Formats: sequence, structure tokens, C-alpha cells
Amino acid sequence: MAKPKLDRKTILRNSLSVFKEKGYNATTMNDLATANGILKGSIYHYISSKEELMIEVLQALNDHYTNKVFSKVYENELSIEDRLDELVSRAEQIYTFEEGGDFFVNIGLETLNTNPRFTEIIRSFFKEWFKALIYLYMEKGFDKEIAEIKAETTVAEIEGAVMLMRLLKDPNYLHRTLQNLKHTFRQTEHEY
Amino acid sequence: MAKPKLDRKTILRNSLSVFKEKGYNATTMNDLATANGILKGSIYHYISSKEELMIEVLQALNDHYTNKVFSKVYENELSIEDRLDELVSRAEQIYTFEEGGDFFVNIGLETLNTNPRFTEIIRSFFKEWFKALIYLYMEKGFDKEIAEIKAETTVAEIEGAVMLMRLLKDPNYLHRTLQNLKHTFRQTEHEY
Amino acid sequence: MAKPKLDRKTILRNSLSVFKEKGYNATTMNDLATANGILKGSIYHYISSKEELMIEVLQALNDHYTNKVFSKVYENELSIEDRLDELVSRAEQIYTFEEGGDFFVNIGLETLNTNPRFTEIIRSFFKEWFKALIYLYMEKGFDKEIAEIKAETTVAEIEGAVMLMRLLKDPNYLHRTLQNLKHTFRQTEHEY
Amino acid sequence: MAKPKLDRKTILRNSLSVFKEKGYNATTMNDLATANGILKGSIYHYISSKEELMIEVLQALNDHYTNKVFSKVYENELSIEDRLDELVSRAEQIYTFEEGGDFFVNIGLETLNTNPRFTEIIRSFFKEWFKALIYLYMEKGFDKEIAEIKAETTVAEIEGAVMLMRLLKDPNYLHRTLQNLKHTFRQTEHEY
DNA sequence: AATGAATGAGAATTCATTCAT
DNA sequence: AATGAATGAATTCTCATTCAT
Repeated sequence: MAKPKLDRKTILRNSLSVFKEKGYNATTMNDLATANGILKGSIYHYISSKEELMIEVLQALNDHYTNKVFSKVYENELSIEDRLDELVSRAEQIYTFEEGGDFFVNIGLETLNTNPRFTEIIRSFFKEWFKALIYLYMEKGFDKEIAEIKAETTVAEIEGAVMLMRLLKDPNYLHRTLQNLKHTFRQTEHEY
Repeated sequence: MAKPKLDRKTILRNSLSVFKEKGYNATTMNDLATANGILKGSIYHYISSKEELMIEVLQALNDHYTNKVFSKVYENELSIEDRLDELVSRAEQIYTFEEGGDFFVNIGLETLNTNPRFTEIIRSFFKEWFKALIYLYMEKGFDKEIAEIKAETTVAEIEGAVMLMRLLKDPNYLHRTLQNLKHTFRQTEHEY
Repeated sequence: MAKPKLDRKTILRNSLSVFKEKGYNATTMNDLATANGILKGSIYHYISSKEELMIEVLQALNDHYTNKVFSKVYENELSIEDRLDELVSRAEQIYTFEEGGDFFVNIGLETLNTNPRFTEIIRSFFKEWFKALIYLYMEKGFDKEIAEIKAETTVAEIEGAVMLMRLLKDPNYLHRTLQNLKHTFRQTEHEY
Repeated sequence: MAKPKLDRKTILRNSLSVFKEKGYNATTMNDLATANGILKGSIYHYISSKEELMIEVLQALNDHYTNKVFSKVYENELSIEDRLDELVSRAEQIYTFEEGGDFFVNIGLETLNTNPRFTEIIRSFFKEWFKALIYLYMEKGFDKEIAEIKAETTVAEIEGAVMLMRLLKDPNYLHRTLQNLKHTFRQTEHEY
């Protein structure tokens, strides 16, 4: 046998893909091994347990969003509106094409009462997202309190739309929601 | 020993409560039996399998919402606004107090790729909900197309808020979202 | 199928017999189930884990020795010499016929650095044995300090003989050792 | 990278040390490799299997005792008493400092019914030990039969004491036993 | 020689389901 | 109906061993 030498990133990506499709409990170690092109027993060369693997996946995703997506919001090169657009586009791209951007919600809800370690990471993801949106809305001129509510509503809307998109197999839900968000954001100033 | 014979409704309610807390896969037949005050072996006197039980639970819930909640929307005794209020209040009550009103979403997402029979019922639930909202928005004067979008957005917002409420353990998300919805609904006419 | 309804004692006896033959690590749950006339999956109706089963076995044995064997030593109906004889005969009977009376030693040594919970029970067994012998030797007129050394030597000799008996498949080791013990005990007084 | 090539003796010593601590079944090839400063896959350059390794370890130990320890007994340079002292001192040193001199007993008991090849070597070790002691006791003037019994008792006492020492974590057991042995040996003649 | 990776045969344990009483 | 017991398939994880580089 040659040496495909699975690197960490590949393993995490392949595993994410399986977890996305089946959720945590319904995913077997066999599923994960197969997705990585190896046999059940071999996956333990790379990970120590199913739970640890999920935690690594969640952490990697959280890091990615925090450092690569949400962080854009604090860079001054673009206008505020463009930064929201950027954030939204990234979200749409992720949710639509990687089919399962609502991973945090899915896993979060499925394991809410059984795996506090998962929940912790997932909460931190949403807090970072809130922070980014609150920052944007405050830059846009809203009071902190209002900005907070708007941030929460935005996230709720996006997550709700993603969920409907998945359940009802209609990608338009998300697209419409995001369009609406961008539109509203640009308009908002006129109201105040 | 005169154990009160378990009636269908009781079983479904008790089972729903367990499924809500643990999800589908993580719930064992033992959990379900215990929640019904009987032993594992006995539950098969009432149901034929875990899967059928879940289907019955989903169907009962769907029936309840369709016939008791969404149907109110078509009754002309109240004003349109009051009918939305009614719908929203019901939602808040259910989601907040029964802590787990997002049952359809949770189970739907968890079993999306593994149990099409569940998905089917869940989809029909959302379609009924949409229908009710679309009807309301059209009564309010919106075009069909706009009404559809508004209905979807409304559901997405509510479901998103419920998710955040559960994940972040903050019931305010939902309350604020629903307040906002009612408010917007009443105001909308002035814009047009 | 009828209902053989395994009672606790039977399970513990059957399991003891397997553990005696194969030791702790080499015994599989399948071995234990088979010895109890059931299938692997069924044994979990009676026990929660292999480790807990072993603990129960050790505890039952320890209780038996403490309450049924060592306790005889403190009853005044017999002469001291007869009480030692009694203790010794019991030991011989157990070690010889139940082939594996050195269970405590075997399991103790095998799991010394891996299962402190086992070790604890095993230590308590030896302490009770010491206590009984020290009592006898003191009744016989020896100083506490001497009695302690004699007790330890006695146990060491018996256990050593049992080991040799097992390893070398010669039951005479034990018999001779015990004979010698009884003999020496009766003679001792003349020396002092 | 110039790793000092592992010589046979080093491997056997390192492996012995691991087997002593964990026993046969609980020792993994990984434990053995690590103890030898190499990785799991590499150990097969030196040995062919876990079982063969254990056999080599047992054989090396047996050779050592037979040729370096027990053989002293037959050399006429020292008095008989000094030869026993020598034997005993060696025993004490080995058992106490290498903490695990009861290796033959431990492994013997653990694998008695599963690895006859181990048992064979272990039996031969005890036979050599007996032979040496019988020789000593006969030189001392005892009849063959008495000498045999005394030899057996001596070994039983030492092994029993070592076992108690390990289980009860008290090194005094062995020391007292050996002192007693030497003392008795020197005294014995006066009784006859 | 050394190693990293892979393998596959079990190991303990869980659990939905069946069934005799 | 209720139950205790049994079942057997599936699941996670371990580990001795093999092998390409």
C-alpha cells in the first residue's frame, strides 16, 4: 500500500461531511473511517474517540469562522455596508454549497442535553457571530441595545432560513433571507 | 396494582417529552417505558416499534397544530391582527413552557437523511403553518408572492429564535422576536 | 424458553469458577455468559460490567471467609488447638477441592497495578486472616509481637504451598504444609 | 539518529520490567516498544511475537538462576551454612530491589491454563531451586525425604512472603522470613 | 533498522425487539 | 397487560501483527 498519509485537515473535512449528513449519534466510526478511505480500526491512529473527533471538528470550524469570516468585520478597508455584504455572501456560500452550514445548530440541538463539551464550543461560535454583527450595527449608528437586538434577529433569521432550506429542500429560503437582510441594512439609516 | 391503563394520549405525551429532551437516536426504549411508568418489555403492548411511536407522536402533534392552532386563522370571529396575535401567543406559550416546541425542527434535522417518513410529516406541518400565515398576510392586503415571502420569513425568524433560545438558554430571544412580529404586522399597512 | 432464573449466588459461583481458571484479563464476557448458560448480551441483565462482577465476586468470597471461616476462631466452644485445626481443615478443603483457593492471590497479583478496587478487598481479606491467626497465637500464650510474626509466616507458608501446588500440579505440597502447621502449633507450648 | 542498537540483554531486561509491572495479558506491544525506546512497529525487528518474547525472558531468567545462583550451592569453597546464606541473600536482593522477583509465580499463575509453554519453563525453574535446597539440606545431614519437605517448605515460605510483600506493600514480610530461614537452618542440627 | 500506517480479529457494552409466564 | 429474561446485531474501541517506504 502506498501512503496516502491523511493530514489533519483532510480528516476533519471528511468527518465534518459525515457528521453533517447523519448527525452525531447516527454516525458510526465505520462511516467516519470509510469517508476517510480507511478501515474502522485504522481511524484510531488519528483520533482518540468519536467525541474528541467531533470536538476537533467543532473547534476547527469555530476557529475558521472567528478568524476568517467574522474578523473581516473589524477591518476598515471596506465600507460598513460592504462588510455586511461580505459577511452575508460568505454565509450564503457556506450554507448553500457546503450544504450544512447549520452544522452548529444541528449538532448543538441534537446533543444539547448529552454533550456539554460540544455545547460550549457552539455557544462560543454564536457569541462571536453576535459580536461581529453588533459591531456592524453600532458602526452603522445604532445604540448598543438596539444593535444587540438586531444582531440576534439577524442570526435567528439566517439560522431559521437555513433550517427551512434543509428541511424543505428549497435553497431559495436562504437566498431571499440574505437579500432581504442586505437590503434592510442599507435602507435602515433613512428611517432614523 | 390497579395501574391506570395507559391511554394513547398519555403515552404520546410522555413519549414526546422524552424525545424532546434526548432526540430520536439518543432516546432508548427503556427511557420511553420508564417515562410511561412501565418496564421496557411492556411498551410493546402499546406500540409496535420506536419508529412507529415517533411517527404517531409527530402525527398527533401535526394534527393538533393543524386543527387547533392554524385553523383559528380561518375563523372570522376575530380581526386579522387578533388572529395573528392568537397564533403568536400560542406559539410563545408552547415554545416557552413546554421547552422544546422546536420539536419538529430538532427531529427533522436529526433524522433528515435517515428517516424519510419523519421528514414527510414534518414538512406537512411547516406547509400548514405557511398556509396559515400566507392567508393572514393576504387578508392583510399583500400580494400572494409577498405574502409567501413574509410567511417564510416569519417562520424562519420564530424557529431561529427558538433555536437560539435553547442553545443559549435565554428565553428572551423568542419573546423579543414575537413582540417584534406582532408589532410589525400591525404597522405594515401604513407602509403600503 | 423456560426460566432458569439465575440467582445471584449461582452467577457469582459460576463466574468465580471462570475467573479462577483464566484470571481476570483473559476471561471474556463471552466466557462468563457461557458459564452461566446464557449469551453474551444477556449477562448485562445481571451485572453492570466485568469489573463490577469481579468486585462482587471478591466481596462475596471475602464475606464468606470473614463470617464463616475466620469467625470460628473467636468462638469458645472448642479448644484453641481444635480451632486452629478447624481453620486449617477448612483451608485445605477449600484450596484442594475448589481448586483455586488462592484466588485472592492470583487476582491480587495480576491486577495489582491496574485495579486498586480489587486490591483493597483482597487486602482486607488478608488482614482478617491475620487477625484470626494472631488471636489464636495470643490465646496460645505468645506475645503480640511474636503472634504477629507467626501469623504472617503461617499465611505465607499456606499461600506459598498453594501456589506450588497449582504450578507444579502436586496437591501434596499443601497437605504437608498444613499437617506441619497443626503439628507445630500443638508442640509449641513445650518450648516456652 | 545513531540510536545505540538494542542488544538482546537490554531488550530482555526492559521487557521483563514491563511484564513484571503489568503481567502478561495487560502488557501491550506498545508498552514493550516504549520501554525499549522504539516504536511499536519496530519491535518486530527484534522479536517475532509477544509470546516468543515472554518465553525468551523466562528462559533467560531461568538460565541466570540455574547457572549463577543455584549453582553456587554445589561449590565447595564455602561452608554449607554460608552457601544457604548466599542463596538467601541473593533471593532477598532480587526480590526486594528488582521489586518483582516473584515473576515466575505471577506469570505462572496468570497464564497457567492458557500458555503451557510458559508453565514448562517456570516449572523447570522451581525444580532447579528445589534441587539446590535439597542438596543443601542433605549436606546438612537430613534424610532425602526430610530434605525434600524442607526444600519445598522453604520455597513455599519465600514465595508466600514475597506475595504478601507485594500485595500488602510491606517489605518486612520477606526480610523476616529470610532471617528466620537462615536462623532455623543453622539451629537445626542441634535438634537432631 | 526504524517507522507510520493499516489491518482485522476480537473485546466490552448497548439496545430494539421477542417471548414464556 | 405486565414483566423479566433472553437475544443478537450493532457499536465503540483495542491490539498484535504486517508492510511499504
